[in-house]
Amino acid sequence: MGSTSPAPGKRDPEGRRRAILHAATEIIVTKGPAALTHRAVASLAGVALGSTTQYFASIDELREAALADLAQEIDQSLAELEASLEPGRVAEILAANVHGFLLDRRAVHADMALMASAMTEPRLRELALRWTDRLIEILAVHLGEERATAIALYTDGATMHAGLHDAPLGEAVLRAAIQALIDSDFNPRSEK
Amino acid sequence: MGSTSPAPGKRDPEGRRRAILHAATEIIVTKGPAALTHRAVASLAGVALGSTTQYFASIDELREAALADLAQEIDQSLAELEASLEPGRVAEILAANVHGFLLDRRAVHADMALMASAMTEPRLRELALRWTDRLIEILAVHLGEERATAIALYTDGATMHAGLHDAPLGEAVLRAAIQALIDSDFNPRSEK
Amino acid sequence: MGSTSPAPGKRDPEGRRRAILHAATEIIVTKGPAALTHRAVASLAGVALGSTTQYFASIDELREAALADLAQEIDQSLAELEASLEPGRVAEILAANVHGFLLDRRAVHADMALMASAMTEPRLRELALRWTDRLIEILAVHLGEERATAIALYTDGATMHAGLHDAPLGEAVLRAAIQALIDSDFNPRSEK
Amino acid sequence: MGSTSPAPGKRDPEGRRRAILHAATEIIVTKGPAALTHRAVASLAGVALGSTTQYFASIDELREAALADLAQEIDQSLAELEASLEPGRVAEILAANVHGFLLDRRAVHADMALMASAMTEPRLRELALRWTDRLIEILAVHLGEERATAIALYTDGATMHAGLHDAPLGEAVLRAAIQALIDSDFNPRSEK
DNA sequence: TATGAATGAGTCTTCATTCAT
DNA sequence: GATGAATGAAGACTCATTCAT
Repeated sequence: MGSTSPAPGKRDPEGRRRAILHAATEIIVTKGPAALTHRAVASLAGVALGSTTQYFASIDELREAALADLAQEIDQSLAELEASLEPGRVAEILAANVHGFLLDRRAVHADMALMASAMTEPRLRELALRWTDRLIEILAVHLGEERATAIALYTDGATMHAGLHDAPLGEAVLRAAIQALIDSDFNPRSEK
Repeated sequence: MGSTSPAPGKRDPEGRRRAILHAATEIIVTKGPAALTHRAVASLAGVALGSTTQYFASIDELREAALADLAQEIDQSLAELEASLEPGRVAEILAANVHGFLLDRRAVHADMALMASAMTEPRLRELALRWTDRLIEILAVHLGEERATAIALYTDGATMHAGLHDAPLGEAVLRAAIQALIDSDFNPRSEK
Repeated sequence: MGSTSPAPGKRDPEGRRRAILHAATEIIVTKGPAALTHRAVASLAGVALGSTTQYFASIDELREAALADLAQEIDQSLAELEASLEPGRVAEILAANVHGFLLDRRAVHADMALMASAMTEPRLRELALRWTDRLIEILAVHLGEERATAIALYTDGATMHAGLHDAPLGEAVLRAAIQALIDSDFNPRSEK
Repeated sequence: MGSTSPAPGKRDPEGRRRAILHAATEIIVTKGPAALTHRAVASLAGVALGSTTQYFASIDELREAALADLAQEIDQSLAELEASLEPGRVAEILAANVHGFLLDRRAVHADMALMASAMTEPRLRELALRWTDRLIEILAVHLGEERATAIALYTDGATMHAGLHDAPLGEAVLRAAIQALIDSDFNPRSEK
């Protein structure tokens, strides 16, 4: 094909920028946000040390850009979920989707990195909350705000769980919990 | 009183150790694990810079010890929860308890710091999972493994949520979700 | 008009060179010789980064050229002074002239930048001394070498003074001092 | 004597601080304020690179401290001048003193470095003006403010001259100029 | 044991300079 | 010639760690 990179690592600003950004996300996902250094990025991206600061004014900006990139990846999965959701089969479809997400180590780690970063860096909060908020938004259409929120939190917990354990939760278990939250009663009149 | 520090800052190895450890947990909780430096700890603890390495061979060891300390704090709240749990009122009591936990910024941040650290440092995983695993253990007695797990994950999610938002979830909402998970059916024979 | 730039920024080597040089002098005068960087010059001159090295082999050469340019500006004021000097009214005319010079922040800063640079860079000495030497030359015609030198040094001091204070010396004060130096006796026969 | 440096370059905080400061002043005086780098200072002082930041929080602080140190050296010469001044022989004594000062390359360069630094760094102005202001103060006692100022400016100019030329002005020339300024009339009633 | 001075590796960042397009 | 991407050498600064006192 003709549109290959002009020369291996040479003269391709946009490609270079992507390479640096990609290297940054890789490091964040595999080694955590704290391991992000100019040297590590430059080395992994195969560019000169100075190039990292040429494309991103500071290491903070690079980290932020990388996290935003990861957030966008999550946005895409959510968009797919949104498209696939059918009125009567929400629990089933959502469980399958979440299960798939939990099996994707990269996605899980990206999500965790986002939360960990947001914990100490207020500016990143918005980014970290997007995933949860977007899911709530999508589910709220079918289930109402409160059930959507409950499910989103459960999902976040399952993500953490998957990130810390070797094997994530099974799909059946996910479905049962999600179904229960869908069936929940958030406005109990009496003690019943 | 007998349990006063022998002399302010002098000749009390155990007290010194505790002071250092306490300073370390404070820093981790308020500024995040990345902000933990010998200097910061020594300064906050009011001890000499050299003392920190005297009691903890390396900064990693100190961080680990501090996180273990935080994990133990969580263990205590869990022990209290365990003691207060009554067979028929699990949702109610648990919701009240979790709500109290979520209002405790220190506790929430400690939990998040633990998870964030465990994400990149395998050695800390065990520590981070203790909170979830212990809660599951306590609830399993009353609700069975699967419901207990579902609730624990939901609770973890709520903790993250509380850490990233300004105000945590309300108690009523927590109770409704927990109740729903208690009522859930994890062994659906058929499509029902 | 015929002397307009051929095309804004395009195809006008000499205009480009001038733009770069002018930007360099501006930076030196307003921010000091240390603030002179390729990037700053290119940005201020509105040319590409590479152009600065195209016209001036190195940053040192550019700085030197810029300082030479500033020296030339001073030469011009001196030429005007020379033309305006009248035999009997040297003190009066010189004081007025110097006072005008001291009020010109750009001129004062240019002079100071020249001196500061010459202090550490031997190659620039000649440039820095030109101002003083030329003034001496001009005055010597009317007052003799020694009085001319004394007045030039006083004038240099007044320039420094103006550069470091907010308001320069008043014209009357300048005239009195200059007059005194004109009246001075550099060859006292005896103790008198 | 017993109070020699404890060990060559080891364990002597105050000595180390002095060594670093001294190295800094040497560099400023011989190579100019711009040549002051941590590496240069550490190397010249014979200490580790990190030591320079241990004693001076930043390079700016170090530069400022060094310039203050140089200013103090000047203060001392001025104190000596003040003590030696006799009512009837001001020109003579001052000329001898200034001549001695101009022969001291270190002192001259220190003064010039101070002025050069103050040019771009407002915080250092006060420091740079001290020399001039103090001299004016000392002379004003004997000669009044205006004559004192005129002489101080002349002296500053002579200092610059000495810094840029190889040989400073002769003592006789200095005396004649100073005497003329002492004899000057700053309040001419008429054209006379 | 307690202290904090000392060290140097490693981090971010800036810039002069080179050179492919 | 013009452009700006690319490079790597410093520079400032931080900090874990060592060790003399």
